[in-house]
Amino acid sequence: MAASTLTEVARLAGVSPATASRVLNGSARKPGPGVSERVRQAAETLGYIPNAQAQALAKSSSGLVGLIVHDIADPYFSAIARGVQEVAREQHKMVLLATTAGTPADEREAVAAFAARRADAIVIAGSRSSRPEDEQGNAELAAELDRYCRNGGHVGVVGQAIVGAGALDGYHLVEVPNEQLAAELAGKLASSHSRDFVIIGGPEGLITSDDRIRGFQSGLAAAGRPAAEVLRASFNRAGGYEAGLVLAERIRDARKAEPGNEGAKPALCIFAANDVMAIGATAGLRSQGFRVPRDALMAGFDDIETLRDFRPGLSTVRLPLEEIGRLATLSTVGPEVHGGLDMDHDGGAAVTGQVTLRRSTEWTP
Amino acid sequence: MAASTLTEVARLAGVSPATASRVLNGSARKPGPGVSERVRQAAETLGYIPNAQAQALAKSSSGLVGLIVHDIADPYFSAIARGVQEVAREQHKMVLLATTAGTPADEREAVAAFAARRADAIVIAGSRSSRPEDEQGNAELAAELDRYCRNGGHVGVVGQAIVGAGALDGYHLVEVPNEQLAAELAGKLASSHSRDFVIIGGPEGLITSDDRIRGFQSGLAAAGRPAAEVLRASFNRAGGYEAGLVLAERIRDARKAEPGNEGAKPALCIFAANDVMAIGATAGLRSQGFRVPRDALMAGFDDIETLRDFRPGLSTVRLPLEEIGRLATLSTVGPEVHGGLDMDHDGGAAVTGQVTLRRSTEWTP
DNA sequence: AGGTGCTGGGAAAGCGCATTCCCACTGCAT
DNA sequence: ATGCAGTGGGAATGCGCTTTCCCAGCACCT
Repeated sequence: MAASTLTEVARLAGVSPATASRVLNGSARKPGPGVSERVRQAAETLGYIPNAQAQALAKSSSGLVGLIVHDIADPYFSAIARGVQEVAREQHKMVLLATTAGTPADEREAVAAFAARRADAIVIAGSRSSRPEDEQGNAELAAELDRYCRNGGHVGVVGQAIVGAGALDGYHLVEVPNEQLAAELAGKLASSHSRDFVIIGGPEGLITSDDRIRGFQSGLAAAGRPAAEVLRASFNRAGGYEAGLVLAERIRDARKAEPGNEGAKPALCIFAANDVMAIGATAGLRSQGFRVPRDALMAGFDDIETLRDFRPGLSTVRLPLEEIGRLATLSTVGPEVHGGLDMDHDGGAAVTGQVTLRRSTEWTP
Repeated sequence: MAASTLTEVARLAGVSPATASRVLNGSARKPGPGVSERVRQAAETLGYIPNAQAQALAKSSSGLVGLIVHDIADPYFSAIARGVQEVAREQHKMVLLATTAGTPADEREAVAAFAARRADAIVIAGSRSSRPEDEQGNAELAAELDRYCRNGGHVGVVGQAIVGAGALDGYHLVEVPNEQLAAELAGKLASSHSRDFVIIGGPEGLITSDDRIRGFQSGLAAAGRPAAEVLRASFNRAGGYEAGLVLAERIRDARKAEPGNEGAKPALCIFAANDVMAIGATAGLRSQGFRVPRDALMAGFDDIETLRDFRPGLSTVRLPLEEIGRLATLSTVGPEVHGGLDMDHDGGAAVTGQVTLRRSTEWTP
């Protein structure tokens, strides 16, 4: 990694390093045109590339933004990542990626690594957990983040506030009305169907999942429906698949108990707490010979890009994922830059979603 | 970004900065247990986080690996990114992300940015272009990469060598037998179908696309079939969709010309140069009322994870994308680390794919 | 006892750059 | 002619850390 240095350029141009620095890396003071030209020429012939590390060290700002996701190959996260990347690019920053599978310990580590690199901002995209066994990990994560903020860092959080984090400025929240939207979805489904509802959720304590479940339940209640049973599984396709198998079993049993009912309306309307789980559940049902919406209705959440080509069209709640990534990143760069954005006083922002009904919840006899 | 420094820790522990450095950041020399404990204690109470920038500056190795993709939200790239991320993590490095939409100018810029950050390695995942209008851009990209390599950097390239790059060591290629696999796919399809073949390719000059097209054609030739017509579109879902519309028109015309033929076998077997194009093409056909495989057969390439839940099951060539990302990254970290891997003398590697036939190319009357 | 080889620790020199301070020089008013 | 602000450039310092070099102390040998 031995590239030519500013000093070498300066020497070749016959000027001092200070002058070379001034002309090459935008300073307030502009040296005279003759000198500038010589320096630029020298830099060109030497193939000079400024050492960003040294620059960062000297002016203590790294031009880095850290992004924490559970899994970069998950469409939900990669959509957000795209948004983050876009803004970073606009701001002439680079994004530093960390994937953590959602474990607080890994996230703490990632934050520490970002802090070590003196990242200007950190965006946390994954859902936080409030499980008791994660309490310790969460506390440590929160402490690490607090420290990072106290040292002047900015963190953009997607969805919900960090559990246990102090009320520092430095935290910027992009609010996602998960609960409200889930309630709305439940309301719409309840108004057009008289089925039993079942919810496939992530592990208990995963906040995004819990919010959506709570919202869905309250939506059902508002429609005068009994609370839905909640199946727990991991918050990804595999979890959905397993839950799908369980539900397939259940449908089979119901059919057996009522043999005359084969052609009847599907008995179940399933709400999965995110789209990839819904997709997994659909696959699980399918593996047992059951189809959506023929044998069960299905709805998800997020409207990931994958859904565009998923059959049957999956009812879901559309979230502007890319925009969420953009906003989370923008919120960290200081209020001066985001003109006319929907930012609240904290420099946080809120997005809105949209219930989107498709064929997976339509039953035509 | 003012965190506590090594010097402060050292002072608190009553030792010299040198000693503090030795105990906190793994050095060859291990200070005595008493001193170590004091230093560690001091670091703990101060919440010391080493400044990675300064470390990088001092030992000129940044612990960064740069990753260049066209679009992080594309399943192909995000799968590779996952592999890169995994290895980076194992090696205690961090991933620096850049998305470029495939334009050589952007990629040059990304390489320069990585070089500025003194990234230990750069992984280029996107396909290179050999179009005449990109020639200038490619040359500049190659120059930038050459310079990076000459300065001691390592670059891992997925798929095909960089056009115009020097024969420096520092380049490590993960070979993907696109051509051969496409030929194999063509052979299998030709042996079971007597349809006309059509190819949906990316823009002319996109090397991955061209390789696959060439391979498919030669596979057809080997099976005694005439060369397939090639439709050009952008190398993503949108491109596939457009091509799908064009082909729908064509099918419609053919049907009109031969009215009695409605229930006949589909006239076309379509090979799209990657899965997302195939998905797009399927959607395009569908929008015009045509189904796969009823009205046209369809095959893709890559076997992206999305296909798992795509109906009809898409015939494709399975590529170990995550592994490709892993290998590309591993190949850059020096031969000592990868024990027992399939590496060639250059520290490059080769992967193999597998033709995977699914329902999209089955026609049952 | 005097020398030898080791050990654990500190002092100091950078790594490449930004930036503050300082100096020489200019053009102008006094 | 003398003083002044203003300008274009250089010297020097420091960002936080690693690492080489050096030194004091010790156990060991002849």
